[in-house]
Amino acid sequence: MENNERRVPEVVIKRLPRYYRYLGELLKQDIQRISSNSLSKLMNVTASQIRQDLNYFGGFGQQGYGYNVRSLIDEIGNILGLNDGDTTIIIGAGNLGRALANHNSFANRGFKLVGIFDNDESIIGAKICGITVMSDLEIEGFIRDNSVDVAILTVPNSAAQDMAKRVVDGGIRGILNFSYSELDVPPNVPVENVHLSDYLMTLAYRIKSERDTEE
Amino acid sequence: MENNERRVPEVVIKRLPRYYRYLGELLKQDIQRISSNSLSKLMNVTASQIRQDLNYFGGFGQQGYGYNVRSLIDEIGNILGLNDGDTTIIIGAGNLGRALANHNSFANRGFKLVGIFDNDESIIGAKICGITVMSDLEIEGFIRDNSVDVAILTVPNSAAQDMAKRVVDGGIRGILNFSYSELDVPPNVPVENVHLSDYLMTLAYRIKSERDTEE
DNA sequence: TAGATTGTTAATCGATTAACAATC
DNA sequence: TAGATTGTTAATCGATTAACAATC
Repeated sequence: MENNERRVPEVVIKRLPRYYRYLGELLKQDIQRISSNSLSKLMNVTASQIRQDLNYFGGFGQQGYGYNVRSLIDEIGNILGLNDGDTTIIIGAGNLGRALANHNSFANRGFKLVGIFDNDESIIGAKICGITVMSDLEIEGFIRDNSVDVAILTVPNSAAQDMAKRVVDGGIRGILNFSYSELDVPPNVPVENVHLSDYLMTLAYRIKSERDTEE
Repeated sequence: MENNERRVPEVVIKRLPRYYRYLGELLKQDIQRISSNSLSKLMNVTASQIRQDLNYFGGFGQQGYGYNVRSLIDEIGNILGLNDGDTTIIIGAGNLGRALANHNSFANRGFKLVGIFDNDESIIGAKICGITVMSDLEIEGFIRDNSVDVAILTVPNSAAQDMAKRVVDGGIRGILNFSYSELDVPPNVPVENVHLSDYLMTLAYRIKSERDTEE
């Protein structure tokens, strides 16, 4: 019952990783099937939304039974492209870059870290997570030679836009941007921004709101 | 023209940090006033949306003139609560915790880091960013004694829920959660989740979509 | 078969955009 | 004053929820 007509809204895509996460938990607990209703209670959303979301991609359930957890998780993984074997490089081997290199959940999602780069002579050559830090001068060539898919940018803001241009020139497919700046790149290169301070700011707002209602 | 009646939608709150960011850039370039129209072009949103968003909080502009950048940025800062002097602690002095401690944009947003905690004896006592790492056993007491507002959780998933409970018991106001798990806390304690692997997953989807349209 | 639960259509709700009178 | 641009109402669009026939 595949339906390729409807365009999938952005909000739906953003919810997929969360489904993936919860289904993974269920699998860990050896739960083999689940109805949209039980899952909705677990995740604190409506059952309707779950069914609607999944039906953008196909009918994965079975009437009277529900969804098979194992096969649903696989389907979502496929939809997200977790089995495409995407490769990543980290640019900027500072604290954050190092933390991300050691972040195992990246590998758990089917991404393969294949390179780490920095422009600091004192860091180049060091090993992080078994990968030797390379000079940033090699980036474009490395991306080209290895068909690298994702560049994770953890460089200072001042360097971010320039670096974005360079990885695009090298032929990168997507960018995960941790810098404060928003990047100007061609429309066919998706950028996912992780503005850490933004989260803290919305949290501050919500704390303030709670304080206000307290009174 | 303040309007306290309308409830502010979540999406609007989430956009405020972005406005704050762009207005900061304008200020750096010594631009003193801006119309919703120019700002909309800069930010790639509609002028209507900007005006609607701002009007949830009051009329900050002036007909025929536009908005004063300096005062608008201050207003948004106030709305978000950046001037409340919120204090933060980081729990988990691993790679990520250390990276965040050194992340200057936190301080730039009016947050004050007042403590770092870990349960690893070999780390306790070390200095990070001029702050001595304390034992996790002291957390509850420290939060209480210092009226700490925000706990930044960078602990392993297995420890996250337990730690969330403990900081809540200590009287924390909000949590910035970097662990994979979603936390179960009382409804008056806001939690902002930063699920790093989720961003990579939606990026994978978008890369895949680009590949598909390429063919 | 009877009960459960999906896939899907229709109804509702909320957010975005358009339009324009108010006004600086 | 005339031109520009806001604040705000109304129109549109899209996302969420409700409902239920299809079916396992």
